[in-house]
Amino acid sequence: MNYPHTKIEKKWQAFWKKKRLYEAKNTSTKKKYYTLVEFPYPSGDGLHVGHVRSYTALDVISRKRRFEGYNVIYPIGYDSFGLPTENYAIKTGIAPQVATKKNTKTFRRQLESLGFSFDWSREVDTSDPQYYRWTQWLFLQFYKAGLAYKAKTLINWCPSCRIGLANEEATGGVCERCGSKVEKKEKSQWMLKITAYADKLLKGLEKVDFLPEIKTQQRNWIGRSEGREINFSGISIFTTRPDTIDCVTFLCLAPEHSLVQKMLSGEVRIGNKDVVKKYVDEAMSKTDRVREEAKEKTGVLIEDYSVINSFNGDSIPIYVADYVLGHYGTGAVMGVPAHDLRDQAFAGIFNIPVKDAPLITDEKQWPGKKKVTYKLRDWVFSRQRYWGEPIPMIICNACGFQPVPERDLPVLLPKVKDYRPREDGESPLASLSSFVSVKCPKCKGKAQRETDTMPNWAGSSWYFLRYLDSKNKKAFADKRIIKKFLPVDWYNGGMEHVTLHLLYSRFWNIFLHDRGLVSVSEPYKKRTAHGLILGEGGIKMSKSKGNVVNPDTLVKTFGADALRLYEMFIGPFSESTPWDPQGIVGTHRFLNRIHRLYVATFKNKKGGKKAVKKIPVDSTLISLLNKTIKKVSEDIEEMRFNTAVSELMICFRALEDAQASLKAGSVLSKELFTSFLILLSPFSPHLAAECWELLGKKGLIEVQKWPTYSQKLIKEEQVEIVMQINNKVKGKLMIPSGATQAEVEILIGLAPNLERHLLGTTIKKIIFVPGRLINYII
RNA sequence: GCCCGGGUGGCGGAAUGGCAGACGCGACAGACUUAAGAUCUGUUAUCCCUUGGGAUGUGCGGGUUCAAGUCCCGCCCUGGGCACCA
Repeated sequence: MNYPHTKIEKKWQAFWKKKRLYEAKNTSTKKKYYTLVEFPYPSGDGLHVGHVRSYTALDVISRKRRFEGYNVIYPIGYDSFGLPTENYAIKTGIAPQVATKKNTKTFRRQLESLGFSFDWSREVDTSDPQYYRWTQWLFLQFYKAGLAYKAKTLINWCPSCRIGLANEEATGGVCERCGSKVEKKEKSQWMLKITAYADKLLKGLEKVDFLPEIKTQQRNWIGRSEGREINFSGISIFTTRPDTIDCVTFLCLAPEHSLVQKMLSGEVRIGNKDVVKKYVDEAMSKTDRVREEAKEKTGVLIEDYSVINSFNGDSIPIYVADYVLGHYGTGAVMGVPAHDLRDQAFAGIFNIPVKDAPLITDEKQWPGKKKVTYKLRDWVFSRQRYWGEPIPMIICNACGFQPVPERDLPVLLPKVKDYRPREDGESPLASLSSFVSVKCPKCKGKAQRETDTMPNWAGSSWYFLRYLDSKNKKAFADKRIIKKFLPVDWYNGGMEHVTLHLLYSRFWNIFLHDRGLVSVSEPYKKRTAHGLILGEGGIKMSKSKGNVVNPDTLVKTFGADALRLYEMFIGPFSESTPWDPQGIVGTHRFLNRIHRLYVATFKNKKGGKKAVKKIPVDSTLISLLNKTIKKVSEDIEEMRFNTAVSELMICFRALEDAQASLKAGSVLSKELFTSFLILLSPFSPHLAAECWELLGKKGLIEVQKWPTYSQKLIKEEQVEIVMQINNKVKGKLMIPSGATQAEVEILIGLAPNLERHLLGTTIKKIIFVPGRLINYII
């Protein structure tokens, strides 16, 4: 018989909601704890079992913290601007506002059905004007600080559809919609100067507790390199190896390099302009990725043009090569085939000589000036799309760019008939004269609104701040509340967000801290990452493959508690795992057994009514309970949820067996039953609350204290150790814990079936590991 | 190509340098049942002789160590990211 999970879960969810049990208090005197998960994009597909995995994980941590006496804030919201909803609107004509509302409603219902202890009173939605009003306001702060500027960039352009494409829509250099070859088109775009914060973003990593691989990814992404900028007859190159200056045999320029452009325009004369032009045109049509991935390096020698290495007077030939990227360093490199593998490969193809002179170890002899470069590039902040926050700027022919006055925010996203970008590549907003025509805020003359919108990353760059004060109409969040709750104590999200979202949101927060608007510079104290849940067979879940697992069906059939418990049990939290449709059966059976035991033992035996015999409890059971408390407590902190669940199963099996061995009417010490339930409740809170009620104790389980263990009680009197001969296991024996090597040797001497292995042998060496093994080398 | 992960039974996985395979799924056998299901009990890495034992075994090739899934070196395969997907 299955326990009535639907009834139980609905009952407790309604109870928690009514009691507002999980709302964080701004005025609480308890110590605060801020747990954060990456909020979902409310797609039409509904909640993914991957969301359930990471949201359950931090729900477990949030619930444990409440047992430990913290004022926990665990908020949720929706990151609702983005391409999929816009594409859906283009396809179906359904307004993104309408689709988002519908999808959000579904997500909210699904999240509620899983019993997460979110503080629903702080819910945010990035496409709500009351939210994006402040996203726009924050953009203006960047603008006013000189960190938002316009620059020309290259975008992906489909000449057939006549629209700009996201990289994702242009994979393999082909338009996702029509299959045409994607071209590059120059476009003037708003940029955010994240590079100005490169050093602060690097430095900040030193004081936060992020997983090591996350720090490494961010450090490498920022890519700080110290080196020298060296001049070769007017061509400036950047190198991290100035000590190899005596071994330079060629120079390479990126196709984008200004000197190359001058050569093509005829401003600088070279011998083979046509050949170079053909190469450059081809290179410019490729993406950086394609250029880097090319198996064989390509390039062209520039004829009748060379430079001098002023260090040794060598004459150096110059090539254009697309493995040199225009936006890194100076867009030009020196080639040292003797000391660099890529240069060696290039030299091999073009028969460039290799020169192996001694390295110049004395820094004073190095030419050029010290220079620091970064791989990090400024953030392209414009999209010529509909479904995003309008950038709050006005262009006046007389006054230039003018920010929209703060009192006029939000700049509302207007309704349009056609969501497609225009044929000239502009956002559909550009066709709405009622939106575009405005007065210049400065001269009151005729002016136009900016029609670009912000990228999806904008709203998610500061949502953790808005949660703290989501209804504030006067500021993005009240300073005192920010001070009370920041930093986020524990942030979990996907590895796939580590270099973009995580870096962007750190950048915004550090900027706001510099402006005196938030209390700490680093927003996240600790950051961890979950692995993906894949479809059966390890392939990604997707609608087109038809392997999407719907949480609704699982909640209905097995219950939210069984789903939560299974997702914690499925495998190591940080690693990807395939979904096993049979797996949830195991945790469901486990919960059934728990419910059965508590009902059988406590139903209609209200505490106090009937004298319950005190049953002396076996010391091994007490030891196991203490061990379980220790293991579950530690495993949760280390996110080893799978082994925590396993330990709960082991502990429960022993409890079940011990209770079953008693005479009818007798009950084991209640401490076993209460502690077990508290340990279970972060994972499967509904069933734990229900069973707690059966115990007939006063007070809710939710307000209990997390159980503690005693190391003394864990320690067992006897331990089993292994006897090895030449590293092969020959037998096992029970010894008193803490026995010495001499004592163990005596015990072996007394055990004929062990001692026989040693008869007639010469012992060369004995290795003794206390409590583990004794190894005889004979 | 560059940066960051991962590779252990039929499957998901466990294992402070110290008994490889905990826990769960599946499978097989038994109990209960008129039967099925549910539930409970037992077995379950592979190979070989079959009381009991022996050999092999953690992607591949080397190395360190009394002892390696774990540490070191070199490969192979695979997942995530690469700046306009979120």
